[in-house]
Amino acid sequence: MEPKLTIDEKKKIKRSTILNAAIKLYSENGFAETKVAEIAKEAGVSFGTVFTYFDSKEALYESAFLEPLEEIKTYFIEIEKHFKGEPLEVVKEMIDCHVQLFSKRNEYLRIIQQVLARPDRFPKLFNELNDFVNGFIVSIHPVIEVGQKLGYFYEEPTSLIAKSYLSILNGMRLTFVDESTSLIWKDITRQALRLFGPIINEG
Amino acid sequence: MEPKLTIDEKKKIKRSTILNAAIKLYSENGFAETKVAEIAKEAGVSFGTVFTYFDSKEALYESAFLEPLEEIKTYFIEIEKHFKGEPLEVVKEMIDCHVQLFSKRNEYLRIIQQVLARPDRFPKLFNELNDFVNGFIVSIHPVIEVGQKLGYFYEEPTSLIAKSYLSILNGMRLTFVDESTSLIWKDITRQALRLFGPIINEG
DNA sequence: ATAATCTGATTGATTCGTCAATCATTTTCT
DNA sequence: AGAAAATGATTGACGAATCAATCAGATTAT
Repeated sequence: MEPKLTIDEKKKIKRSTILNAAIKLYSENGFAETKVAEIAKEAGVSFGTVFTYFDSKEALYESAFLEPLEEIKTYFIEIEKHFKGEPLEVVKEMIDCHVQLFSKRNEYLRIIQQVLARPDRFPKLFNELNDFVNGFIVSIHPVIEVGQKLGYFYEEPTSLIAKSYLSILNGMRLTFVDESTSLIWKDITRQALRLFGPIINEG
Repeated sequence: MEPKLTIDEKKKIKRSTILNAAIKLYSENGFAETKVAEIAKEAGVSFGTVFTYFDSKEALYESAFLEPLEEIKTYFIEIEKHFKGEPLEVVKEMIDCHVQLFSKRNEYLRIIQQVLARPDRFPKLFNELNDFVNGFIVSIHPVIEVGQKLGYFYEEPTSLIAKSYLSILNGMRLTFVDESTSLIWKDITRQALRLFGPIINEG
């Protein structure tokens, strides 16, 4: 009953083992205070092996940042593909999805914040985040526009609504650290929605 | 017309020169990637002098975090002493003040975020921030309560409103990085106010 | 008033430890 | 057997902290 994996598959698995260890430790300890030896230990490989899969500590950090970002991106672009219905419903569902995502990927989000906090140190990664924000604004713009015409949303520029929404998402990860398990996320969703428009009938 | 400073005064000035250099460089480069030699250079003193004013690199970081925090604290406690009037007015003025403060002390706020991102690395400093948040909640609670009775504010627990407000303040520092000069702060203030209650007549 | 002495602040070369990256060797595959 | 992957000891660079030497400015003595 062995898995029977090809060489390439095994390599991929080992690579992602190392990458996940890196995400964990980088997010906890930051770039500078994470030792490659620790990542190797966490991943269950030797020190040297890390360097057969990644060119340098720096390159490993970039991968640890960029690869999960691609995954997260899908939830922030093509909004209208993911969430159907009236603008208010779309936004409600979207927020719910994002809040859940942010509470689950808590660990990775710390890496995002490390990069946001140091644009000069990580210019390439920082630009990726800028593109991400702009992509989100473009994607949500038609939803906001229709919602405003229907009178559900405030008459603010899309970019302001979108950015303040991203701000609260980001900030909440910082402010509500320990309370990740609890039902507070429902409340957060409601507060986030208030940045878009007045809530008429609450759940 | 010489200043005629006592030794103690000179020492104080030198200490604060070093501290300000430290705040600047720690905020830009984080704890681990800031070299004490750089701080010395920035402050215009020799490497060794840094250690006559601060016990260690770590102690200097703690001072760079704690001393400005005391100053910022005053704007987040004794809310009702600083801002008078109807609850809605108090909150409006408070938000305005905080937003301005956050846009001015941009640099120092990065240090706060470094600490928030690494509770295990800086437990003592992290606890200070927790106390700060709780102090703010206590201070704003009576304002919220009265505002709710008057029908201006949403019927949410004070802690939720306060925390989501702190979240958006914090998050905005991350999301609107480069736009610090512009008039966007007025918009941000408006968005922040929406976490408290519906805005009736906009400016 | 001026020189001699004292005090303690300042300096930066040196020390010591840490860690990323390399690479010669061993192990594991086919 | 031969190639590829894994290993970890070694190396070299870097940076925090120390400390012995220097210097400036105040105090005392003549």
